[in-house]
Amino acid sequence: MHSVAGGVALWRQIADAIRLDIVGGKLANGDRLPTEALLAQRFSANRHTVRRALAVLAEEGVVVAEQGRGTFVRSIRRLSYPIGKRTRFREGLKGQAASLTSVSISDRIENATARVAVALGLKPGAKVVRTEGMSVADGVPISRSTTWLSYRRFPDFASRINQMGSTTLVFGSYGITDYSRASTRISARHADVEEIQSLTLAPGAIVLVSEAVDVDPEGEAISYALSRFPAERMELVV
Amino acid sequence: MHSVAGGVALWRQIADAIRLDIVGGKLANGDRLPTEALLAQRFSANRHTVRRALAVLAEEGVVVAEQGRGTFVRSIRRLSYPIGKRTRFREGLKGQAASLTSVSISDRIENATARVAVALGLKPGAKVVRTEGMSVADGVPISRSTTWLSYRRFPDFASRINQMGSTTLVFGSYGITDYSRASTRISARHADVEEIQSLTLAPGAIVLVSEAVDVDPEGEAISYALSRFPAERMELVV
DNA sequence: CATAGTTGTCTAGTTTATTAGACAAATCGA
DNA sequence: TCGATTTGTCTAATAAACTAGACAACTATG
Repeated sequence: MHSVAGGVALWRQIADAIRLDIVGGKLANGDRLPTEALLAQRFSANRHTVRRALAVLAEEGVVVAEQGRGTFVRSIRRLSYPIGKRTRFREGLKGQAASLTSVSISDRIENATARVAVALGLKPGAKVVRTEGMSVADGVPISRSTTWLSYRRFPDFASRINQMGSTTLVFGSYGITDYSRASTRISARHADVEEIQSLTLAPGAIVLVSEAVDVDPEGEAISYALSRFPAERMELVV
Repeated sequence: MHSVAGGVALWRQIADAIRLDIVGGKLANGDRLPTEALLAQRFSANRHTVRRALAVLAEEGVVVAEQGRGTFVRSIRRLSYPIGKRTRFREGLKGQAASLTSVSISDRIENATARVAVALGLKPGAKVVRTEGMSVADGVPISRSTTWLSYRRFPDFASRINQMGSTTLVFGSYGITDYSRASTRISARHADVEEIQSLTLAPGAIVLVSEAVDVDPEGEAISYALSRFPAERMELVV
């Protein structure tokens, strides 16, 4: 009779709550968590259920249990991605991670859906380049993105991004020395199967979804990107 | 063997996925959903499991089933809350809802935590006013927020917000004719128990969390607000 | 009005989630 | 070293989730 639950297992709710205490700053790095008995009391759950939650967190590397001593916070941090008029992914994360690599997973030419066409100011069905990519900071996947661009204007965007790695550089190679963010829509949802795999998330994890349109200095839309960030690893700062 | 699941029941994942198709625009207002048999196939689930997901969506008012005919999208829309330098909650939602009411739930004086103190530029432990509030658009709860302000500067903020209803008005009554947004941090997580109740969410629902600091024209921080928006009803636009 | 297609209901069986209790193993301090 | 505290492991019972199959009820169409 966990009137609260409903399709989400108690152990997962508990794991989420504890993780939140950690990323939210209530529990600092080497802190000892409350004992399993206390946690069980706090969540009105059985100790075994709490143990399952802790096991998940241990597997994620968020906590470490030591028999006889207790369970300890192991470290976790969230990267902050600043969003503004001049949003640059790599620059924005500079200094927050030792390594930051972006890889292009796949690309193809397709016809613009209504949504993509509106965003890019094209006719529905117009040819667009679609590239799938992801970024990894210090070995941890932090974003998974899908980008659409006009095929007419950027016919070989895909091959260039493969070589150069950075969107800013590729735009430069097309003569666009500067560009800016026209709009960003932010929403959130559960990660889907593909995202759970590619971002190495626990099933049921939450992703922040940003839907961004970049424009050149003339105000012409040049790219429409749909990026997914694991909410437990990233936050967006406006 | 739903190797994908993990703490989140299949019926809930299916309900979430279908709801996403609807709010995401893949399914329009009066559209007929695929048959239960097809959905079962698509999600590799039993028809009964799909039926449970549809039952949830029907209870939410998102779909309506009609025996012999099919199941239909009933309507759903997401409000867009624009965030910028001059962010005003009520103005931002103008035109998107027929009615918009904000209520103050409770308030109290407390000592600033480290986080609150930093945000407001106060000494840790300084006296702050804390108010809990929520907003309802067309009868549907769309936000639940906690706001902290310096007690020294706004000693009876609480009673004024109760009378006036709008933050902008209360600031005006303190002689602050204009104010602007210094920063907004956006993250996402599962709704907690209190939020599920106050926002009338389904258990396991996702909330967008915005952490905002407003400043007066002199650049002095005047308020620190932590707002939670149901991700299924709201999106944030930068 | 017969038929194909769709949602609604019922029974039954398996797997997963949760609770419950007992005890072992490790740690720490008196 | 003893005893209290804490995590680790095992068994067992109940509730919720999921699958399976069959058939009823309703709708639209030719």
